[in-house]
Amino acid sequence: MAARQAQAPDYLKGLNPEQRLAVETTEGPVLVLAGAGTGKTRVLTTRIAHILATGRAFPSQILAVTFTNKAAREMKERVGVLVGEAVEGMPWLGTFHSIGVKLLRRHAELAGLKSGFTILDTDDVVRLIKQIIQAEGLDDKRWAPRTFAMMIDGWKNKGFGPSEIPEGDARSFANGRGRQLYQAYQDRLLTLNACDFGDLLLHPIRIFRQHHDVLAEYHRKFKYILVDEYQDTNTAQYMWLRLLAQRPGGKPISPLEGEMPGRAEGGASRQPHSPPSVASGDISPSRGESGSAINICCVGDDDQSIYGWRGAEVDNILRFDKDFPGATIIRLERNYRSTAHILGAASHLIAHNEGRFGKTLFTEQVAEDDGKVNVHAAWDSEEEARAVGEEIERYQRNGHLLNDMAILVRASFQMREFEDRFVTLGLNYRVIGGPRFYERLEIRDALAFFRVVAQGADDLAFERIVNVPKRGLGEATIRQIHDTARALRIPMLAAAATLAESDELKPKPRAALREVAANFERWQKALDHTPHTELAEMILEESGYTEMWKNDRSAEAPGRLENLKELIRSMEEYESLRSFLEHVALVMDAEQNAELDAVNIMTLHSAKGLEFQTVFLPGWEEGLFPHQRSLDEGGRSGLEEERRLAYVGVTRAKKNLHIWFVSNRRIHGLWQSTIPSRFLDELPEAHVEVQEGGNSYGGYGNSYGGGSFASGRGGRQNPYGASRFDNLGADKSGGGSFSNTYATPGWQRAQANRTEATDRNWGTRSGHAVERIGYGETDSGYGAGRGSIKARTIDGELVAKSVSTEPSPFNVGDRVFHQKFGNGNIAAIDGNKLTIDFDKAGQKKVLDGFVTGV
DNA sequence: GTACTCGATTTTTTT
DNA sequence: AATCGAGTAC
Repeated sequence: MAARQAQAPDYLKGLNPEQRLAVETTEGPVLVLAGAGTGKTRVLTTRIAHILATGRAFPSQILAVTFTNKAAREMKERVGVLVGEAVEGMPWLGTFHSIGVKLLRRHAELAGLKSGFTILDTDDVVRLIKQIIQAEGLDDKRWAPRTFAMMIDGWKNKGFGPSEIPEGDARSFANGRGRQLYQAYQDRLLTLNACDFGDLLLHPIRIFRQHHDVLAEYHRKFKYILVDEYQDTNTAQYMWLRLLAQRPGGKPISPLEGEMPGRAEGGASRQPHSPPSVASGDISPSRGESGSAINICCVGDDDQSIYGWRGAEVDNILRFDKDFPGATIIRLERNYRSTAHILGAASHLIAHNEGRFGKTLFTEQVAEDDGKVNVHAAWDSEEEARAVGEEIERYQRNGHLLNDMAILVRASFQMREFEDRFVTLGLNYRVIGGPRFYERLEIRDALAFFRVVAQGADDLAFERIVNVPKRGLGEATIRQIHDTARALRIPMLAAAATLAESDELKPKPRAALREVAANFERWQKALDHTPHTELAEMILEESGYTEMWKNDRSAEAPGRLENLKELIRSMEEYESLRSFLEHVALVMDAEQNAELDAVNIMTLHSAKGLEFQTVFLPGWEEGLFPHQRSLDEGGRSGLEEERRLAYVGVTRAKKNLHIWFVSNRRIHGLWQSTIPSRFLDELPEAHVEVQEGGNSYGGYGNSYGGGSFASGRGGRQNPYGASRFDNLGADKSGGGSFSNTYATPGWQRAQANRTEATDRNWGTRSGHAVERIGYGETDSGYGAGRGSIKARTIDGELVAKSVSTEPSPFNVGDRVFHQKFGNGNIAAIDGNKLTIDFDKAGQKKVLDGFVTGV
């Protein structure tokens, strides 16, 4: 060991001391708290390289888990580069789910499945659940399949099988039949020889628990375990990891028992931090002890935990050292990515969260000519898109690559406006994680054909395409197939074949069914001795599917045919139809070409782990960001997660950051007035510059009634009041310390009633009387409990209401004025929704708070 | 059994 | 706005 350190190998060069410690502490449990941009991936990959290079393990003895396929792919590549071609891919590097599949394929029979099982996506799951709900004689209107699918997913994230779900949960659905339905669902999955996403983790967990010999096999196999984004693990994943990390010599671990104290006492201020921090343990390997050393290394950042809605438990990372006693904890706080301004803004923002480990990122970048974080206002989302487009073109003129810029949105519907704009500008863009290739209708149809061929028991797929193209097999026939299948306890395909030979059907459907059955039989026979791409083409041809689209005269048809070709093409990369189908199930998006220079558009969630020279963050408005739903459902922790999301967004930027908010946004077709996000208030004045903007976009922005965004106010230049947050810490105990000057009813009213276009500027509020509503004290406001409270009240009036039961103050026929559409007459009233015939703009629906009587 | 119209409803984020 | 489902007409 000493010798090894004397002459450090190449791959260790350029690591800072903390990173190097994280790489070289190979033995025992290690937690690496890696702030944004501190070289987390580098540490992980170098660590793997180090383990391999020093001969500690073979590639096949390292289990490395990530959350996204993107991360897995990147890690594979980077390890390859470090280690050289000598090592062919690591078989156990992948996402939780892909590794889960791999385990499950090997031991499928232990879970009651056959190895060729199908993986159902959300869509399939919902359809299946709908069938089950109907089969139970329940009304699928009253009990939405989607809702139940989400409940099941939630249970599975927590590791609960049907018999383990809490009584209360079981009761809450379908008059107490939740458990029964869940069980029925699981039974059905088994007969379909299928799994949902949750099962990919749950089945292995159950197998490990029940078959110690199997678990022991993997204990022997995996010498090192690495986990990326540990803060995103949910309970099931945690259990899965614990089982694998647990060693025979160690004390028995029963996850979930002795549930940890909330982070209230554990998380927040344990471990006062002192950057750069020093590991608590020294490097001496602990593997000598009793054969129970757990060489597990988890990397994560509690400040970037943004998947709580998917069941992620931040607590997993906050209590790591309790789970793994004697763990080495290493903090990476040296940021290599962002300028001091961006970092300052991010740190200040995230400091508003409680229950953190607490890290202080720092950078050594010189800040001389670095710009501050820019905050821009726009009138509505169209103008926002226009202005962002202009800003992008300006950067481009100054020599920036489009590839180095990204627009990160909170919700995917925001993307459209940018796409529209960029299309008209002729600006290249790429949407990452957008509408998925594999979710398109024609692709799903084609896949359904393939699935039935690969796995004859896949009734869901079968049902999807029995009557595609139209063969005159309607509801009645399908029900008959269903019944036969159920009665004989055979898959629908087999039932169809049986039925086609019987005389229970009328001639027409009978002939059709006979053909379908014969087709599939033929294809299934061909499966083993035909190249899969050839087979795929054959299927689409012979089924008449491509024919169907060729005859279709609609505008989309050519595109669909193109997509089908693309599908066949992409199949070439896989060895077999099965492996292709598996890929599709796990990796829903198709690869993008990085060749083209294009602006990146994606959600904040999918931006995690990426970085860009220039980042645009549009849509910072209350209700959208933080999202209303997180507030309603998650209370304060929901708000904190949103704030972490904001933090993730801000820290994606290396050099330039532009944040936008608009005053009006169209939601579900209605124009709604919006107020700036509280997160804007939480950015430190010192690192932010507010762009008045109007002049630079002259020619635009004026069309709705003149006036640009020049503040025109006497008084302060900077709309930010002086140091509103300087006393943050000091005031905390006093309660009500935060004041959000945008977020007041008074301001809202003022804004809603405003008719003078020049008053649009957000700066105007400084002139109005301001009612202050503290939201620092929300704890007391809605009681720190969970569940039952109506979190809606959490921030008082903070959030723009979209629905109101108040009768509208207007009457049909009233003459009204709207800031965007001008004058018009009310044509209809529905609650607070008005349908108005505008003189110029035609008929529109708007909320009543949005117009004024004339 | 199929095609079309009307009305209702809305998922924010993803493996 | 756009999609989905139900209901209606062919």
